[in-house]
Amino acid sequence: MARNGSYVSEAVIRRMPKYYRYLEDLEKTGVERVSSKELSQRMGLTASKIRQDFNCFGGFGQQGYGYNVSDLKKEIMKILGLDRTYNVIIVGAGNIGQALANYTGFEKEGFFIKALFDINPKLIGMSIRDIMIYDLDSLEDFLAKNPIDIAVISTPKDKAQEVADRLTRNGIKSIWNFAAIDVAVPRGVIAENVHLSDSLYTLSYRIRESLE
Amino acid sequence: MARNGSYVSEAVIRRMPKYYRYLEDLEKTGVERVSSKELSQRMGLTASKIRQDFNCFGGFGQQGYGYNVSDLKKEIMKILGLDRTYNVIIVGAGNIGQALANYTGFEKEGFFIKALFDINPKLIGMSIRDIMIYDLDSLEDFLAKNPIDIAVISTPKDKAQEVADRLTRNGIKSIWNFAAIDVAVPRGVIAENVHLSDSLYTLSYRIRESLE
DNA sequence: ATAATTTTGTTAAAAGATTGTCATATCGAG
DNA sequence: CTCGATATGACAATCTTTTAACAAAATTAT
Repeated sequence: MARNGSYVSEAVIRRMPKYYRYLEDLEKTGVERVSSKELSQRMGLTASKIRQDFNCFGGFGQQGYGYNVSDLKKEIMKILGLDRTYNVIIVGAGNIGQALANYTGFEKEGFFIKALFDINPKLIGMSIRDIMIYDLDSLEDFLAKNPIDIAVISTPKDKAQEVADRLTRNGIKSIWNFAAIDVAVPRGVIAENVHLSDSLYTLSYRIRESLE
Repeated sequence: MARNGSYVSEAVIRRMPKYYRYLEDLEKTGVERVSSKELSQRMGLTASKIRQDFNCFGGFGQQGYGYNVSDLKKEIMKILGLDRTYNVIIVGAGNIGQALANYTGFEKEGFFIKALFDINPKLIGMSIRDIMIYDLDSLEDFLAKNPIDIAVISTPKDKAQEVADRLTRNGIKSIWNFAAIDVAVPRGVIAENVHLSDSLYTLSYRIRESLE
């Protein structure tokens, strides 16, 4: 996908979803074209950076015109892999697991939650938006019978690595982890660790800093 | 807090919560001392980077010995502003708002949720872990009577900026935003934007990349 | 007590990311 | 159809971040 199969830096990749967000907004408000300068003002980035970011993946713009909003959005969707669907399971049907299952927004982008798993007998057998909560014991069985692209880990911290191991042993290649550890995965498996508390502590860092 | 009031880069700041996590684990497992080399192996960073990061804030280590785990942890807690407590409110008692209110982990670090706010009549009057859900109309009144340090925004996307404006107009100086926009805040106000979907799309980017 | 080892804090070098500049292409007005 | 304005894509320069190297200090072993 990168221009010539060449390396695209982490910094650029992390900005792509942000571009997607802003382009979606522009498209929704009926804007047809946008220049890097205009985008830069809205997004708080430099125009140069924006042009260079897009050029990591190919020349989507036109001199004298700028970028066509919906074309560019489509290109970025392709880059981000949002031109297909994903089957997702959630392991851990506690606070975060339930919140994610209840949220319908990810479905709109092609991420379909197929099942939840937990060890709590009170939860097993229940369902959230018609998504069943299964006994964690049946995880292996479920994975053998259903093609799952992404597994979300939303268990307590101390169970997360064990769950990650079970998932990867049973063919899971991508993990979206919400537990407060960085889960270790074998080569060939992708793990994206979300650390909400890290974000909160960055905020409290800035509060302290502002009081100096 | 920075060594001599000098600037500490964003990259360093973002790593501090991660150090805190690992140091907490080490402390819990009874480890007394740790070297930058050992930490680097656990955390997947270079020892050099770790030493330089800590030195942005002062020399916490000792040659030939390394770092005392609990001392270093305490220093990082100070740096992150975790040596005090914060009063928090949550605006938007939907999926994410409720999940955050139900989660008891933040309290352990000194973040106390004092109230939730929503516009949904079915939610108003209810409570989560003894935290009341109030009518959003009473937000101004509540803020006038209670000293609040941090406001969480977990409303739908299209209400987030409006809520942010109301919050800052009424004295809120720090916002932890979960809505899928970057909320704009006046100078002097701190906003930390969490974009869960950005994280998910980064994962799908990598999935696509791995299939090339 | 001494020597060898460990490990920091610091400085310098290397790598990486961002910004500024400019030639060139396209657009749009007259 | 021509000219001026606009805006990209590419490259060079700058700035930032990371890595490597090393002297100095403390620890540990003998």
